[in-house]
Amino acid sequence: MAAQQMPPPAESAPLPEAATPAFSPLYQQIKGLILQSLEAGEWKPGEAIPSEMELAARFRVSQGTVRKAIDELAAENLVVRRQGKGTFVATHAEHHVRYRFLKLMPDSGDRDAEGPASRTILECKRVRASAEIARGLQLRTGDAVMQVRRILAFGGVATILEDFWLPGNTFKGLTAEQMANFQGPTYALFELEFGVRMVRAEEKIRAVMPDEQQAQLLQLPPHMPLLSVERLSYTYNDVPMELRRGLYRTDTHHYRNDLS
Amino acid sequence: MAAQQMPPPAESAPLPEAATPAFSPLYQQIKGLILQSLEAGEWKPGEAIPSEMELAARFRVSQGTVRKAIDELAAENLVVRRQGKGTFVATHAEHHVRYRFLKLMPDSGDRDAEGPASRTILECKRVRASAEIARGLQLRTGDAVMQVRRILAFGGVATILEDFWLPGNTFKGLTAEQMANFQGPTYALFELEFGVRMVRAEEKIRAVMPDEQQAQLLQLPPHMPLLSVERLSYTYNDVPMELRRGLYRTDTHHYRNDLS
DNA sequence: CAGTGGTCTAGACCACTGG
DNA sequence: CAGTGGTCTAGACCACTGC
Repeated sequence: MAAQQMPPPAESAPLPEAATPAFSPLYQQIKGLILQSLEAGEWKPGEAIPSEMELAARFRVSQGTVRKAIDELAAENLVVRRQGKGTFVATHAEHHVRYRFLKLMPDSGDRDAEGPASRTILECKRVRASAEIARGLQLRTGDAVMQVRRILAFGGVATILEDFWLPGNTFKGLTAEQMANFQGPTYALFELEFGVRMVRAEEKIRAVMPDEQQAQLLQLPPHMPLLSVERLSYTYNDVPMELRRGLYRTDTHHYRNDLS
Repeated sequence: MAAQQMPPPAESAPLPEAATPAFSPLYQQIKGLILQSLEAGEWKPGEAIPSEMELAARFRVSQGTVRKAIDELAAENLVVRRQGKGTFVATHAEHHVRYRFLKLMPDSGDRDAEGPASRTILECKRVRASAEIARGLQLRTGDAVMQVRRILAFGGVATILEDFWLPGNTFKGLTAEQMANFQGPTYALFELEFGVRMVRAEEKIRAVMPDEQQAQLLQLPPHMPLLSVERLSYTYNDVPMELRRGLYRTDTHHYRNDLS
């Protein structure tokens, strides 16, 4: 088969530690191969990947094994299954899942009721990474990064002020106009224009008091505490690709989280 | 078989809406049957449920079908699989998963480093539910509820002030001593003493300023904003069983969330 | 109607646990 | 060593989609 079941790699030179037998089931290997194709861009976001039967033939394994591999990819939101149609590369561009990473909800609970967010780009410039930004993005201090500042308003009310930083090499040429004119989520723009797919993210949340400038930009009444949301977004292979710092108003909205 | 594949329930009286064919795969029915046994307490938290082969025999289906049912239960954290040993009813009592619903982390990132939380019960009394509390717990205004107030301290520093409310009928006899003396998570006490297993929860998070009393209880420096975390915890069948309102200090800790 | 993902089965074998 | 969950296969059939 294309994917071989490796025997425990009979290391002649003994490993000093972590001598895990490293047994990896076949479907995990298949998953890895599909992942490689996803990373390499063999299929673009929104496109269908080959059918389970085709993949089974390509990798010389049974359909059930391919199925289990795709099951995991679907569970990680890397692909989306649609019965009768096929399996599709996940994208942030779909109507259905816009705001995939935004957990702020209106207190009414109905995000659609408040209409689409209006975005105001305040700033989009190329700067040198501070030590802190560089650490988050796994760059070196002083490396070029794109820095963006914007305000999101819901129902005409400024609700979120956010800054984010992107690796300068990958996002060379990003402009404020581009972001302002683009219809759809910013992460969809990243997919289309820069080939970067955000796959997962980690958020650290705190309660903070805004400084004067921040309060002014959000047109806040004085002394209103805000939610500080620091998000690190990753593309494939756990490579960090965006650091975002948001300030959320929570007098009319709340951050919603489901635990299980 | 014990579990039958139902034909579309040829309703003679036509349903006005939602005329879904209601096709439910066999493994979903098996899952439902296992769920019933879990609810009924046929197996207690921490105990092993019957092996896949036994369940397959009991329900007259193949092992693969039982397997898929258990897969979903495991994905929902209702059971835990352990290779070579069996499948076990999930519990909040295990060392490994204590703090299952607590997303507050020390900024160091290592929750174990700060040692166990110390709990101080300030209050535990039987009261009548306010309209708001009653709505959350799906009771009637004025119904009896247990109300608890406590402080959690990490490394000697008071970090969380929380109030929670429990249905008075189910939690009759809960005392402050009981909670103070119990070793382990409060949710484990609920399992052992009241037979209530919290299965999932929803949290709404805001940034707030504490009032004077709250600030005093947490020994806070003045004007420090706090995270307000309102949690509704559910037992089986989406029955709400606890409403909790926490105030978290976020100068040394942060609320951590993983998105995908 | 053909093609897709979704379900179900039966059987073989593997990896892990504990006595 | 027996018993458990975990993997893999091959084949049949079902439900959904679009032409």
